[in-house]
Amino acid sequence: MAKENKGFVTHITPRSEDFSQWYTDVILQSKLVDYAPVRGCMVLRPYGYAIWESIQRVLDKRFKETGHENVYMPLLIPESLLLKEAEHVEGFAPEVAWVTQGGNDILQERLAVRPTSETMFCTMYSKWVSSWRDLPMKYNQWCSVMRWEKSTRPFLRTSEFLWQEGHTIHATLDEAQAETLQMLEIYRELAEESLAIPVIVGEKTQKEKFAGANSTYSIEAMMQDGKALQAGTSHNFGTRFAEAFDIQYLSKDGKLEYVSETSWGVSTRLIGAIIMTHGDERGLRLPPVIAPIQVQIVPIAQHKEGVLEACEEIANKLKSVGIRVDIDDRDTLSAGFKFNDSELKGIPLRIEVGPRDIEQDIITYFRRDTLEKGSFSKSLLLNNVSVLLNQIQKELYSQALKFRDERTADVFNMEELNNQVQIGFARAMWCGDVECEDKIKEETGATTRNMPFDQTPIGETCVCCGKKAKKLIYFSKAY
RNA sequence: CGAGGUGUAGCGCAGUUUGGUAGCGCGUUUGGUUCGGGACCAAAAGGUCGCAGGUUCAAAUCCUGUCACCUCGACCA
Repeated sequence: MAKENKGFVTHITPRSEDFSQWYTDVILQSKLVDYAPVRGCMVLRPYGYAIWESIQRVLDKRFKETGHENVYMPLLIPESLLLKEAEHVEGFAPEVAWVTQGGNDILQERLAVRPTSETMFCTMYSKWVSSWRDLPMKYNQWCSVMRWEKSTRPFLRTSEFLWQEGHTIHATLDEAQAETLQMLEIYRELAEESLAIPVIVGEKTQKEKFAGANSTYSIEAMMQDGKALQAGTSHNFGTRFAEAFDIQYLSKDGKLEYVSETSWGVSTRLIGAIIMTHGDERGLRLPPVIAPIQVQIVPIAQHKEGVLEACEEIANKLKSVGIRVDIDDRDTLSAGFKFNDSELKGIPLRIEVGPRDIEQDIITYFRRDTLEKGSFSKSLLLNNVSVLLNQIQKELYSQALKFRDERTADVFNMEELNNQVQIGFARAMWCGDVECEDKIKEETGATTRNMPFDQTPIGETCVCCGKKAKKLIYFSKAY
């Protein structure tokens, strides 16, 4: 049942006029989040948190199917642990928040509010592993982390954010690499099949990789302003952390060996990706797989006899097959208001139930993805709603894919690259030197996204320096 | 952290130039009439004007300081 008061519903700034303002209008008015009294922090409201729960539901199932277990590590990390892996420290030190006092006493050693938990997992793994029989260990945790960012935006970059972080250790480098790619694939599947967001899957450059990783892989999505959003990452650490934290085991042939380690994570940033991929002038558009409410039933003239009862009957039928349905039975609100409200909230399918429908024994529906209204015989309810929800899921994906493809182009020189990254993604050949990466960033504002797994070359020479190219790579402006 | 902007009722704002009773719209509450694309009428509640100093008979308004937020740049899931 809808429980909210009316609240205010006002004008949403058009995307074309000011994309940033549109984003802010949508997230606040659809009641996903609100600003918190703490700098850079957001409050996830029930509707926003429900989307996160949907994402958790889908991912957690896949994690468990692939042999992972959930654990929980402490929020506070002693400074000495954080200092153990040099590159890792250097990467995270500037954005760590510190606890220096307990009660009235100054602490002997200050404690970091975790920015990520590699060091904590490593510390524990070093205690828990002694034999090859203990391996692999594949743990994940759902938690929040804190990074003291200079500038923040709800979902995209906040001081504290919710995420999952998987940390695994393996006997061999090959096993760790297989794990890294398997989790990346699960992220791709989540993005494309559940969130209806097409992603570029590939490897990050050395410059853009995670602090302390041997290699980092990512999924990259295009937002409606043509900028990229890194939507998930998976890292292979090789034995670097194992050496720093002394995580060793006795192998089958009795030798002391270092473990190979991975980590991988996605965050509530994914919700930002959903909004900026699918949203339109009326508000959110949520993919049915993760929409907290899949079908919104709006009673028309709900005071009239039989209307609410008819709504209940339809809702119960849909619930019986696991469809998430809600009846907006707030009285004193007009049907028109409720229509706009359900569209603002991005509910994929709306069913309008009024005296006419009841009399004619039909279901009148409205699709959020195409804004089409239609009707069918009530006897077809269960079948047709399922079909419609599937169609909406696919339609959102294909709209997003079409948009991305239209805004992606192959470029062969700096001028073309510069022009292309103003509107979207540029595919280019690259020599592999960080100097070219830096120069391109300097001159165009674009950074490398990733090197896709399909490395079919589109040319011979580096887009920047003209020397022999080594890699096909994506450039774009990024969040 | 550099540049610019904004803080007045739950939300959006006016009032500040020229100091003099705290305003408007939306929302909220109560009652009634409505109900197929953002309903209407009537009554009501709600504010130490971001915070701290100062000037003045008198400060939302002038001065000083400070905090927060927003936008744009440098760093990041």
